[in-house]
Amino acid sequence: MIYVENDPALRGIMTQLLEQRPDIEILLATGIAHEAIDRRLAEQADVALLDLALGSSQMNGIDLGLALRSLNDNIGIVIHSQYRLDTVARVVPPEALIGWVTLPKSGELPIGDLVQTLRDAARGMTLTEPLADSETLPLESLTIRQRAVMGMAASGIKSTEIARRLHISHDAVRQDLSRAYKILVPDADPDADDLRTRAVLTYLELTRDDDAGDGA
Amino acid sequence: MIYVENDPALRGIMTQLLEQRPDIEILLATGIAHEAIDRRLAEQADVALLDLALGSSQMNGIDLGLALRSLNDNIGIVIHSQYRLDTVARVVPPEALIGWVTLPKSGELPIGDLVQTLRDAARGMTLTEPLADSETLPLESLTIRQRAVMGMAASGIKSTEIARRLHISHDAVRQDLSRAYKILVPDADPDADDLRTRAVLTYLELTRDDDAGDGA
DNA sequence: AACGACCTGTCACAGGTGTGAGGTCCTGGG
DNA sequence: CCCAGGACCTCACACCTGTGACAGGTCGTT
Repeated sequence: MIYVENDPALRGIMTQLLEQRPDIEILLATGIAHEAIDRRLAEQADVALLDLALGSSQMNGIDLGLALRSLNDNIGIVIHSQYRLDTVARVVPPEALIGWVTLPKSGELPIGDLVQTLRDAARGMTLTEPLADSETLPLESLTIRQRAVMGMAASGIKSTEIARRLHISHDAVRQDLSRAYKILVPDADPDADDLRTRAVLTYLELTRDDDAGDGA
Repeated sequence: MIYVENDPALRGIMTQLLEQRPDIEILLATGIAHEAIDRRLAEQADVALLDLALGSSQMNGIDLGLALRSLNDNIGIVIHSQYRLDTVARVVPPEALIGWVTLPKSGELPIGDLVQTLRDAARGMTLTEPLADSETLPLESLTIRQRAVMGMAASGIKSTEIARRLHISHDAVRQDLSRAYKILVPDADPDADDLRTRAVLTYLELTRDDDAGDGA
């Protein structure tokens, strides 16, 4: 197997645990994505265990998995992540999805189960369900006006000033912000969360360097 | 001890290893920063082991450490990170630095060494050297309370909730936020700027751990 | 034309926010 | 001892925010 995990502490511990298994051979354990992209390595490996989030300076686990697939049609790919995993189903072409398994990071996963998942993936099992869909990214369900207003709010402009600059009423701005908040922070606790700040953080996150699909 | 680590896999493994030590009692192991901010918990704990990068949706380990300090003057803080750690020295007020230890994440760190570091921090040892300096960042002129309050605000918690969690009055929180805004956004235009958002953005910029010394 | 679905705007209300003025409590000079 | 300076807090005031209810608009469909 090939193991790519960003966090050195987790990688070290996991490597130790996996090496104790007689049926597992670790060809490479690294935190650097491009080290794993090697034809000889990919051809020798039966399966790759890839952290999804490898840090902002390099490709993510999905891209890496696709790269490995292009070197070895039969390699199993296990994506390891603590975040939502349906992203995989959205960006991986369906015909390449065979042998893709997503594995939520959790503290309780016994090492034996992990090994079993790796074996399953190597045999071609697919655990990633094709997107139930109707799921759209929050950003895409914002209207143009809402994005304009939200964008200005995210750069630290107060509502009254946004209204002045867009030549609409203060009420209208607040109404659109309110509607944008519901979309960007649907799970907010009105007693604890500062909606504006949470929405701004989400908005900035969604509008950063990502991602597939739409043009500006 | 209190343990806050974003990555559930690492957290789970570390929790198991630490619980095997007879001299360590884990009061809380969580990935959610604000769960750790609890008066009773902070008073009972001798030391907190905090991951620096807790994810973009919540405060970082330094802010969390400061919040815990405001609940318990004597709690030891161990910041765990794979990144550069001199940020700590730059952003933590020197008088609060006693008992702050920074610990690089690496795969090889024996659990015994970690335990020893935790004990050292609980006893008040300081491993973070006060920055050689002539660097005066806005952050350094914030008081500890202001850092704690601002850190929580920057993670999207509203003032009333911050007050509740830190056991101070809503008025006091707003007063400290107001003072923090003046320091973080000295050039604000009160007619156009949303002070809270601008301060949050500035604050996050200043506390990012990949941020080199010079700004602007 | 009538319909549904969406987007946009207005209004009123409850509650949150930012700030100056002015207290208390320390701490470290003089 | 008294005093200055700072951190922290309370209060009151003016203003800003977030939201439900509701009323047009504009589409594309029936």
